[in-house]
Amino acid sequence: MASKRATLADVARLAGLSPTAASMILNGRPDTRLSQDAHDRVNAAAEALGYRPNVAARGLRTDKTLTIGFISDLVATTRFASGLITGALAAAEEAGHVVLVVETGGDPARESEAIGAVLDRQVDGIIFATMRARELFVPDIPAGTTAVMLNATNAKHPTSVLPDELAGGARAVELLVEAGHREGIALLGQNDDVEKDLFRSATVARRVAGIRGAMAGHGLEFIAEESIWLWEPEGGYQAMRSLLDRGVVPRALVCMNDRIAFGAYQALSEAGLAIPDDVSIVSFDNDELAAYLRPGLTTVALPHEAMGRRAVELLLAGGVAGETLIPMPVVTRASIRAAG
Amino acid sequence: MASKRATLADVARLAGLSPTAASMILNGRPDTRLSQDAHDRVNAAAEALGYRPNVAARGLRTDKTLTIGFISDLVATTRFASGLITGALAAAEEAGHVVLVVETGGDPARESEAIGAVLDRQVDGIIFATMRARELFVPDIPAGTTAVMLNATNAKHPTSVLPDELAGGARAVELLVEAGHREGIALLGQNDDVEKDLFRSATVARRVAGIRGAMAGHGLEFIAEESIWLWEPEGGYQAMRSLLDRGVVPRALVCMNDRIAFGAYQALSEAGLAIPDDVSIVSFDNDELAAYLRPGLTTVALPHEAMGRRAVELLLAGGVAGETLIPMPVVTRASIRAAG
DNA sequence: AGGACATGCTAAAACCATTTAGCACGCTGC
DNA sequence: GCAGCGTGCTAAATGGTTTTAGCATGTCCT
Repeated sequence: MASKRATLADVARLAGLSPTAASMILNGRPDTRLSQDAHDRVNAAAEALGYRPNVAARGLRTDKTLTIGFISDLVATTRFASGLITGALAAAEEAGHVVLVVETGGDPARESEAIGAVLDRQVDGIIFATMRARELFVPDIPAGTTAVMLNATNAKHPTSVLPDELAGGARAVELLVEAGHREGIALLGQNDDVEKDLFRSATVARRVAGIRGAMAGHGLEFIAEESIWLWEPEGGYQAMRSLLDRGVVPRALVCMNDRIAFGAYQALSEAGLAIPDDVSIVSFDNDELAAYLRPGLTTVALPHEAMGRRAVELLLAGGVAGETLIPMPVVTRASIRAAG
Repeated sequence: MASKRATLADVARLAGLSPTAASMILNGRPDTRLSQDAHDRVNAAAEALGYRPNVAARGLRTDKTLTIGFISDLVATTRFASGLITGALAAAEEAGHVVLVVETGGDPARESEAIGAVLDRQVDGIIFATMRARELFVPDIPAGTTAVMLNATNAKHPTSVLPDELAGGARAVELLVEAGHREGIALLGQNDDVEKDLFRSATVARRVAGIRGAMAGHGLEFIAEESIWLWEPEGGYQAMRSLLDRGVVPRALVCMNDRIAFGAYQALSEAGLAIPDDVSIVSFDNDELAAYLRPGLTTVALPHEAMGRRAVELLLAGGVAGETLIPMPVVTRASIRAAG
């Protein structure tokens, strides 16, 4: 099969025309004056030979390769944020592009190396993605190469795509309020006093601001706030236990992420408290976990896939300075008691 | 910054030599007779200009691009098997290669398209990966392009990398036996009678064979076997409930995957049964979940990352016909009661 | 009749690196 | 004095495409 790829010259020969003509016709050059007959012959020849242009050769000439570089710290690795890749791949495919994925583990040396590697391959642009939204250091890249920051920000490269955490944070509180909760609401994971020295991702601050803004807007106050060092189930479990041990039994919980919520589920279950009858829970991220819990966890989703898509759209549009905020959809399951 | 990339010609000019000489020196051609002085001058010039070869141009001449195509159905998408990508990326990077990732969603038309797209970019070889191990249909690819099947098999492309499910299945049973379990062992997820019409991934059969082989080897029999339609937590929960409702209380559980085990945890917890004191659980996959459960789930891991690595190693070695089986490591946590 | 212009096409350069073939020079050996 | 050979290097072709510049013809206008 296909012993040798057909080249443009082959097509031209078969059509009885010059490679110049064949190239112009196949690329649909607008202002050309080639006859309809020539068009037909070239198209037929290309079809017959199964001709596909050699991207490397074309890229050499045009500096366009229909290829995007996707450089990330741990996105593919951690499976958590892999939706970013998924979205980027899908959008790229729709635009006829292909994606070169490089994972650096966050190591600056490998980051430089990665940029070199994708630049060597003449990519049309680079997306820098991080697993957790943050300011990302980016080595110099040649002027003229457009870059977009995905789930990240960088002073030199102003085009960035982020989740709309401010609105998302507020939305979580609204969900509780709409279900009739006005008292006994606790916050798990965040406590400004304790957290101010901790490094959290850049967007956590916005999430918190959204939450506090909505609480204040409704004239509500948290009955308790528990800080959690590692936002993992174990931490959520301990925090919930500690709350219960101190005798505070909330009627509703805002958890900073789904894994914390999972831990809370476990502690609540041990204490014989039912979700959502005794306590409602709302959370963030829409981790895989959220669907597995019983009852299903209602959560404000990190729109990873939409973000990935948007990043390549912006990249192909040449980059639009400024932050693009992607809405965080709420995924309604069964962890919030019915209104009333 | 870097207004224009330096070309080989620039390096040669600065070194006062011909491009030919510069090329030979930079590529470390063995049999050349260029002087030490020439070597030094070229290397210095390349360094000074920050020269990096243009991969497209080189590929045009040599047909080698240091790029690997990774075509998968849902690997990046589902985050479950994303370790396959991670491993492949890491191994590729170590070998100085870069990976073009394309996701097809399992759609044959997009699969063909994807192959075309990566071939257009002159990849050195293609890895076909599937999320769940299975026989994969692969459109024709030109002879001479090496292909390796990752977590998949294909008659035309005999090089494949698979988890060693037979040994892994047996190992799970051994874990229980080593902890002193000989009676009251139930199997959750698989029941040959019911399952024989269901389509499961190609490797499930081996996992089951491993399990049954080890049971028989120790002269043991399952106290019960529950088939589960969808291997998700909900299914595991239902199956465990059904067992309990029928009055069978196992002392140990072999679950076909971690999500089923998660469901079993929930049902057991509701029934007031403690893990591992009342019932031990062993499972498969080492899903993210397994670490989050309380107590932590002991599981026989799907070695996705190692498989991904191995696939690119085989690819770069030119493909080695036959199946390469990657051992499934056991991840010991706390769901099996201590021996005695 | 002859210049201007439109029409339909092509030759050749350019992109950048690799590779084949071979040139020029100096030395050895006879 | 010269054939033969080793040494150190280079000219030019090659790979596949795009693009610039321009060549023939034929038509129209005055």
